[in-house]
Amino acid sequence: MSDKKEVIRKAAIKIFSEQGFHKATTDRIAEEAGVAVGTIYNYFENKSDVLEYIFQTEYEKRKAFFEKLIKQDASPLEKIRSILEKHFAEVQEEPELIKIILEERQHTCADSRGRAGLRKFIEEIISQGIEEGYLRDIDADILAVILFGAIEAVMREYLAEGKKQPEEGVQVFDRALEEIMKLFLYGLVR
Amino acid sequence: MSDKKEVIRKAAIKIFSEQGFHKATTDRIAEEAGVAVGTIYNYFENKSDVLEYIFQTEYEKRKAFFEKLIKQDASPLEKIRSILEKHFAEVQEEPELIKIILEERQHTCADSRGRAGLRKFIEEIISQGIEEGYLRDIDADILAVILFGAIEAVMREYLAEGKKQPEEGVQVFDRALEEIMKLFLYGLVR
Amino acid sequence: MSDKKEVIRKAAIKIFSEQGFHKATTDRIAEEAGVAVGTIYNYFENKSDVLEYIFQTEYEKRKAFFEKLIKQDASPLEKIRSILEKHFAEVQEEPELIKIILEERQHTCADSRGRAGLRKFIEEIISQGIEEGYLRDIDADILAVILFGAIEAVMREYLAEGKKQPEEGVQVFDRALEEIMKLFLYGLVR
Amino acid sequence: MSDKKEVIRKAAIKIFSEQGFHKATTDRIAEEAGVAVGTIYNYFENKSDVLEYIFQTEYEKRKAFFEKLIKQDASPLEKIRSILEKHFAEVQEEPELIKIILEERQHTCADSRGRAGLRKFIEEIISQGIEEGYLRDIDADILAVILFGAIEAVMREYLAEGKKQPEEGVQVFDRALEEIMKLFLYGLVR
DNA sequence: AATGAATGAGAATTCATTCAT
DNA sequence: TATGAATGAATTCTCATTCAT
Repeated sequence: MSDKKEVIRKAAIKIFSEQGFHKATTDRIAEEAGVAVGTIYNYFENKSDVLEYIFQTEYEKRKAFFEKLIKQDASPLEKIRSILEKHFAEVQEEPELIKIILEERQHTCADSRGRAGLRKFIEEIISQGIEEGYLRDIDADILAVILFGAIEAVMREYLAEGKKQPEEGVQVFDRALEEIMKLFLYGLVR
Repeated sequence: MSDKKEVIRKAAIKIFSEQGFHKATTDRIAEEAGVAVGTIYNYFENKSDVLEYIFQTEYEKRKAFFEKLIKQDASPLEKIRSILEKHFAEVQEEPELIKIILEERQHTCADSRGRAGLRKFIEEIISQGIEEGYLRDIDADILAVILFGAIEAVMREYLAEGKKQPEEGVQVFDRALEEIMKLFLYGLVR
Repeated sequence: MSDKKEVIRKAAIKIFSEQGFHKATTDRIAEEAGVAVGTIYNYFENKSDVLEYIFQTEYEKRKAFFEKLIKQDASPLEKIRSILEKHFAEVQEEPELIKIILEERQHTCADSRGRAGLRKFIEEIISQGIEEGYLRDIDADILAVILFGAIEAVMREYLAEGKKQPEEGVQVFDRALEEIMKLFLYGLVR
Repeated sequence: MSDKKEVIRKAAIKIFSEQGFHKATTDRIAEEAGVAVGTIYNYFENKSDVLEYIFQTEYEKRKAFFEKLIKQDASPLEKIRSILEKHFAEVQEEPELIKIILEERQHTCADSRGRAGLRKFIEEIISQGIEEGYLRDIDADILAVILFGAIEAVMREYLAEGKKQPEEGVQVFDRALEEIMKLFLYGLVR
């Protein structure tokens, strides 16, 4: 709501991603945000609550994307491609945020809630694809898990590699996108 | 080496998985191990070192599995199936250990080293499969990332769900195994 | 600067002198200062830093005295007498502080810096005395060491003896002052 | 008595002088001595007792020197010169030992006892010198304190400086010896 | 006598949170 | 609302000492 809350959220993303949730101190976050420590507690219950809010905000954003996507008139594979592109774009735009999402999940319950929510959308896309005859009969539930895991693994890989050779980082996404799509189209065998 | 070191490792797995690395206290680990706090420090440099050792031990075990596997005379898909079975069996046998491996990686560098090592094996299996004509031309590097991510996501799902309905947990693996194999064989489309 | 910093310094002087640097606990210092332990760390880096600050403060005070003294229009022996009087007065006024200065020097580098600084002043006084023809040709450098050592030995003696018979303590200084001055005037021989 | 006790004493001198009494660990001393920690406790009550023994041994050695000296047929100034030479020689031969004697005294009561004992000898030398008419009427008691303080200051100076320029270290003693003797002979004034 | 693994009390330091201003 | 000094519970790690072998 307030401008300050957003300032603190951004500062926390920076500090959490640099130091990890536990090593990050509220003092340091306040400093980065340009406010006093006490001010954090005017907007958040406690330190965990700041993390919770970061997850929440992120998952709401993604949820909005999925809600739009699902209504679009496109084949399931095209939709999946959009999901991949969206996620890969985001980690490039906000690597610090994604680092937190990938590494600090155990400290918040907003994560499992959030991820579960997103998976529903993937499930729906697949189920629809099956109904409409585009896809063979798949366990949509499990495939959503697998796809999400693959996406996260690629993002993690980018964050790990990208530090060293920035240009290579981008390539990872191009290659990953293509490989996943081909995998879905043809499988692995000849 | 020593018996005590192993006792402490096991106790630490229990406590780390219950409380997470940071909330787990050395006092609590010592209590669980039935030794004095000081004893931990006779076998480990510090608390992080205990975690490091847990990762190391686990990755060495998996590495041994992969080394054996790679020599076996089997098709690449059979080998991949073995990898899946092995990983899914392990999370059932040692859920606490796997929970740590999945959740506490950021606190140790043994993890990225370890995972990178295992990925090499998957890459090799795939590359061989391509050379030998079993598989189409795939970016082995990326596919290893994807496969590993998928495996971990399924394990994570089991750990999250399994808590609630144990019987369902096992099903997850059966379904995941089948879906992944079918995905590799046929892709998703009809 | 702050009032609290001074309160902590004074409390630390008391506790360090009673228990020695190592046996003195930060908890005990905080208690004596009437603050929480954490407060110490708002003003000092760590326990050693408190000691450092005590030394620094003391040597700055003495330095100010020497700077004033050196400008005074008095004979070298009169200046030396002033130095003796000053030091002997101080140990009577702040025995706890001086005890620390004498006993805990090895834990801080502020001490050797501080003492070296003061010795320069004594050297200068002597060198001047020589130039102006008051004193015979003396190795000013070494004599500064000797004089400082003598002063400290007398102070140490006072602290050791004084505990037992307070009245005798004062006498020590009178006798020491007289003996040192006579030594400088006449030597030891008849 | 035993050979081991002496081995441990020597090892402790090395470790105490390198690390200081408190930072020196019994484990490290044992290692240096080539024995097990437990063995230390077969010869000493506890860690402090080792330090106590070091002081005791040293002061007994010096006492023996003084006892011999006092019987010698020499003028008081010659005897004082011998004392200086003896002390300055020792710090060159056993700098580690002397470092401990100068820096760790607060941890043992053997020191004040020991030093008090030695001072008695100096007092006696001076008193004799007065009686025999060699020296003017001096407060022997105080002068012993002063002389001892001067000696210790010079030794401390050597230990501090000597680290940097070894050759200069020796010079300190030559100059100190000469200056102290001249001081005793002539005083400071022209 | 010698050993050295085990002990556990003890201490320094941190940092989320509070609350008076 | 904003502040930031003060708090003190909590935690890691150390190391002198013991004692079963």
